[in-house]
Order: sequence, then C-alpha cells, then structure tokens
Amino acid sequence: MVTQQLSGLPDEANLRRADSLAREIFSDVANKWALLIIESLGERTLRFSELRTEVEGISHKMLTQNLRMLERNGLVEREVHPTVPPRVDYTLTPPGRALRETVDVMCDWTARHLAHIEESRVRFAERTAP
Amino acid sequence: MVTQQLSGLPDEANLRRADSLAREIFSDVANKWALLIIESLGERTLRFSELRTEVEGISHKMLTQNLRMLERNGLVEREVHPTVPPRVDYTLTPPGRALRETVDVMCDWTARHLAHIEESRVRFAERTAP
DNA sequence: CGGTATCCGACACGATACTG
DNA sequence: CAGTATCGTGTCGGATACCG
Repeated sequence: MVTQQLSGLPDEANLRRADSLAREIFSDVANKWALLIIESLGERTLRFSELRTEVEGISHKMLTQNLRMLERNGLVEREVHPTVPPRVDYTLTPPGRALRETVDVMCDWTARHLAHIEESRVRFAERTAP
Repeated sequence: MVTQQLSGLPDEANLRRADSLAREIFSDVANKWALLIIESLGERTLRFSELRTEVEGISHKMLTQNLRMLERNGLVEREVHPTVPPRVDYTLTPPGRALRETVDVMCDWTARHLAHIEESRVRFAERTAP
C-alpha cells in the first residue's frame, strides 16, 4: 500500500509507522459489515434500531461492535439523547462520507458486473467438476 | 444494495435473486486479502510465489483460497505453464481491473485521512478511558 | 513450485440474559 | 431502546506434511 509522507523529511521509521497504520485502517474498513453500514447510513441520520433493520442480516452484537470501530476511527458520529427510552443517532462524518463515495463505486461495480460474474461461476463449475 | 434489473420485465423473484447474488459477491470481494491481492496484481502478471511475497503477511493457504475465489468470479485469470518446476501466472481480467480502480480510490482515501483517523483514535481513547 | 489435505488453536459471531 | 457481558460453536486461518 502506498502512503505518501507529507510532513518534513521522510524519515524511514515514520514511513513504516504510517504504512502499518494504513494496513490497520484498511483491515478495519475492508470488511463486509463496516462497508454495508456506511453504505446504509449514506447522507441520513439513523438510530441504532433503524440501522439494525436497514443493514439486513446483521446481529445486534456485530452492529455495536462495528459502530464502535467506525466511531473510533472518526467515520461516524454517535449522538446520545438522554431521554427515556434512550435514543442514539448515528451519522457519517465528512471522512466517512468520503469513504462512502468509494463504497458507492464498489456497489456500482458489483451491479455492473453481476451478469459477467454469474456466467464466470458457471464456467468455473463446469471446468472444475465436469 | 441497489441492483438494477436490465433484462425484460423486472420480475420480483429475479430482483430478489439478483440482490442476494450481489450480497454474495460483495461479501467475497469486501475482504482484506482479496482487495490486497487485487491491488498488488495491478496491471502486472505475477506468479504465485511472487504474489506470496508481494502481499505481505498472507499465508500460502489464504493466497490459494482467495485466488480460487477470484478466479471463480472471473476477476483473475490463472495460466498454468506445464513446465517443471510448474509455473502459474495470475493476471487481472478486465472486470478485475475495473474493480482495482475502486480499490485504488479506497487506498487513496486511506492515505488522505491517515492523520485525521490517528487523531480520532487518540481522542476516542481519552474520551472512553480517562 | 504450486496445490491439496489435515490438524488445531483462536476468535468471529449469534443467542441469551441482564442493566440503565 | 441501546449497550454490555457471557457462553457456546462454527469458521477462519496458520502450521505442517505430502503430491504433481
């Protein structure tokens, strides 16, 4: 992964640190649930329970876990309303929205190549288990 | 996930099928190793062993597993040279290269927001465990 | 060299139950 | 309603060994 050094002299230790950080972030972000959450949120503000139904198939636990991770990385903002019953809103931050655009591109890619991929799978199956 | 129906009347069963397929593909593709492999391949043709060292940290097993998956979905082409010792070349197909461009965008995103994220993490840590 | 198979530990994930 | 904790299991993923 290419991480440009922007500040001062590109000290080698700094480069290595930035790279391992990049890898870490990439691992956080490049996972199914995180991307689906980001995509579901979009420009909207959703509560926990809304996200729960929006991102279908996700469990209570995975949702909280991923939301924490996204909050930690500054991609979503978590707003707690001290009401009863409690209400917690989630919104993408600017960096989160920027990431979302790349996820959108990935979704477009999926839609555009759906047919080709399905076909490839059939040919692969024929090729391997005739 | 939005999957447009392109052929004929958008029969509801077809829509559901396309959507579940899209989810499946998305799950295949939205994972750390797959994306790192695609990114490493780029425009080049690499042998198995070259990929092994290029995608650092990946195990023999994960590499074969993911390469099979990518081949099955028609994203990489696998070319076996019947020599001894054997030699197997991997190259991105056109759809694979298209996907790679979106991965590039994601890498750019990572590089661009590195500092902001690192900072977010510190603030998160202070906020939660003071 | 590249691929497959086997074993085994780690942990991802779901289900459940309990708090504020 | 949102979050945390606990427990059980299935899957992931590494290490190793063996074939073509």
